Amino acid sequence: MLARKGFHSARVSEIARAAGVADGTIYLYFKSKEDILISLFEGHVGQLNQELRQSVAALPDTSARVAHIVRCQVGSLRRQRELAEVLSVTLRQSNRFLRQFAAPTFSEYLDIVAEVIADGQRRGEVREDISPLVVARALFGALDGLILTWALGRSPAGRLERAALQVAEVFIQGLRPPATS
Amino acid sequence: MLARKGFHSARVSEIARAAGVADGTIYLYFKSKEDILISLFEGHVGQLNQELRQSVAALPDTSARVAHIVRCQVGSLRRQRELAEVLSVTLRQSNRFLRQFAAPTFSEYLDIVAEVIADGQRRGEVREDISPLVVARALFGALDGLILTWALGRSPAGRLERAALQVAEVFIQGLRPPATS
Amino acid sequence: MLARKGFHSARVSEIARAAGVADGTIYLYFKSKEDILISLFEGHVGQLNQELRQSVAALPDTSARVAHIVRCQVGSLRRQRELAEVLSVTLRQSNRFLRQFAAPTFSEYLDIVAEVIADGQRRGEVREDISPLVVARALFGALDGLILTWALGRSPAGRLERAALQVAEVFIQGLRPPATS
Amino acid sequence: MLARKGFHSARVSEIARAAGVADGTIYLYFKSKEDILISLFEGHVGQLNQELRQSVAALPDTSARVAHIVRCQVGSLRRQRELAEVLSVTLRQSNRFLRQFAAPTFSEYLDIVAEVIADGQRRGEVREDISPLVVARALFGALDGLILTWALGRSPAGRLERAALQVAEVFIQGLRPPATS
DNA sequence: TATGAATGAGTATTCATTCAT
DNA sequence: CATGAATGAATACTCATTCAT
Repeated sequence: MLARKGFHSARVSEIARAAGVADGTIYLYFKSKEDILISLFEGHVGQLNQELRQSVAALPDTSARVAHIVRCQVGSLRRQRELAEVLSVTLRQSNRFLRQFAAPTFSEYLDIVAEVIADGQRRGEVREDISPLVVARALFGALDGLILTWALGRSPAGRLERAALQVAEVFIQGLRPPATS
Repeated sequence: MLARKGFHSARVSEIARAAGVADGTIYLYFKSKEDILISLFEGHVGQLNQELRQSVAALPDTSARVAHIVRCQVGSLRRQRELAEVLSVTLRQSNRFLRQFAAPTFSEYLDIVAEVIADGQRRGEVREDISPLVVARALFGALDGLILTWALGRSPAGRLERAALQVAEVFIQGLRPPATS
Repeated sequence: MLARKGFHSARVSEIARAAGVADGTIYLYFKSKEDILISLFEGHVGQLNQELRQSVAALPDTSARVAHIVRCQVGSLRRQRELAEVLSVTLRQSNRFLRQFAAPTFSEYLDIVAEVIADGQRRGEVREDISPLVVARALFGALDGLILTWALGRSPAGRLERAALQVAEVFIQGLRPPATS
Repeated sequence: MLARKGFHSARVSEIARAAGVADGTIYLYFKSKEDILISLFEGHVGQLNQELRQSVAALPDTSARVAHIVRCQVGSLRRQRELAEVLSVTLRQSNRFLRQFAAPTFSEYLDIVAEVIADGQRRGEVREDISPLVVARALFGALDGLILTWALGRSPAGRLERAALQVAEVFIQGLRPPATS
């Protein structure tokens, strides 16, 4: 709903109808229309963060971890094209949110990814000449770019996943330390 | 202006004042508020496309070309943080625009990048197991992610450029065909 | 309100204030500003039509019927000078309305009057050389002319009624078949 | 032009284009948009008044005079359906004008007609029990009603004229003093 | 006289939010 | 907890008018 119409186009009364409640009822659960969006985001990304924290450490090396991160980020959206659009597109529609873009939840996500990279550098699995945080942002952006066009288009979910894995491989290979002879 | 406030938050009268004209004058040059945004986008990306077309062919190999693309995309925004925000963030606020996301100008950009990759594959400089269009989208997204956080933050332009070059290197190395012994 | 200021001059917010509700509330009951006008018209003329239908048949001859029609049309407005102005003057301010001028409700009114005349012709009470519909339009127009100047002026209601009855007599006598010796 | 679109819908720039001049040029000849309308009215009705003044006195009796008035009022519009609409419909769209509805030019017209009736009463050709001014207003209104529907419809001009003559006959017969045996 | 680019006051309508029930 | 009728602030856009040329 939110996604099909975009956040600014979606009317609170439509959201309410879609949820099967009256307009006013929305305000028993959310402080404002914007709060609905923030809650969606925090819920989604928060869950993703939790998932990553629990699983990443168990994986043997950076390659496996990056592949896992990609699968998680993309996989969590795979079956909910609309949510994907909400998060990829619509989130950027809220000014107040934008000012919190480096907000805890999102920063946390970036930190988790950056830590994987930094750890890879310590292990000698990742080249030293790049900033872990830059990689985190670029990886997020790259997947976001895929998700955005996928969410707006009509390609099957499988195609998104395959594209994401290709991107994962580019990053994995691209992050490896240059072979020293 | 548009960028500081976001597109939906910016009032036409504010845009007019910032431009030093009366409200009505805006409508002598733009069909609607949304048209202002689209014009900005078409102008910027159109120029970028033209620039790329003219220069890419002259470059010797895919590595140089990818580095060039990155420099162009990022460099064209470097001195105009606000425009960066408009294009990276705000453009996604317009529904009509979103429906034209695969619009000529943007598609053209993707095609140019994809063609560089495809050509690289024909030359044996780029691994065959990835889709050129996927690379184009991912590269765009990765840079967009950097630009977004840069535009919203307060880092100096130099930092953006350095980050972008790191991303370029990751992609360049990541795209190389796996060494076959 | 509507009448004092004219339809185009009346602001929706003024109409709302006069009605003792908030601006937005108007739109719970009317589709648009123009709809307010159309509703007024349909309500007024519709009621007039109903009244005429119920009473005309019971009257013995065409003279009585014409007199009755005049009394009804004028009488229904007598105590609402402002409504008179709305209907006589302001209705002509709406283009969309004009295109529906032959709209059901008004056509119905003309048909009722025309049928009285046509029936009079069949009974031999009305001269045959005039078109019933022309009479209907002329009678409407004549009364409308009186109502218009009355509504805009400050004459007491009684004067309007007396004038209307004079017009009724002119029509009644004017419609009689010429005496055949 | 003015008529096809209505006065409120017609844009000054359209009027200018139709006249083959630039927007600003209009204001060399008219004080305001409303002034265009008033000028049209004054011009048309003023000419009608002049015409009536010159010809009415020469006619032998009230019947001939009423018939002449009708022919003049309707005839002057016959070939200009659009002007008819301007005068019949559009004039009522201007508030300032409405407040001048009893304005000199229109009052003059009513006075001319009323004087014909009053003179008829003095000659014994018109019944004494009706007010000359009421007749003037009713006659104007009756013709206005015909003209309005004619201007908005698509009937040929001849039909309007025939209808007007029927109305004239109704008035002429209706105004005659009741036969006293 | 004539132009037409620029103006900026003016307003219908929407829709997030509230609160009496 | 839930409702949904009522609210009223907020804003893109139009178009009559002006005036420098």
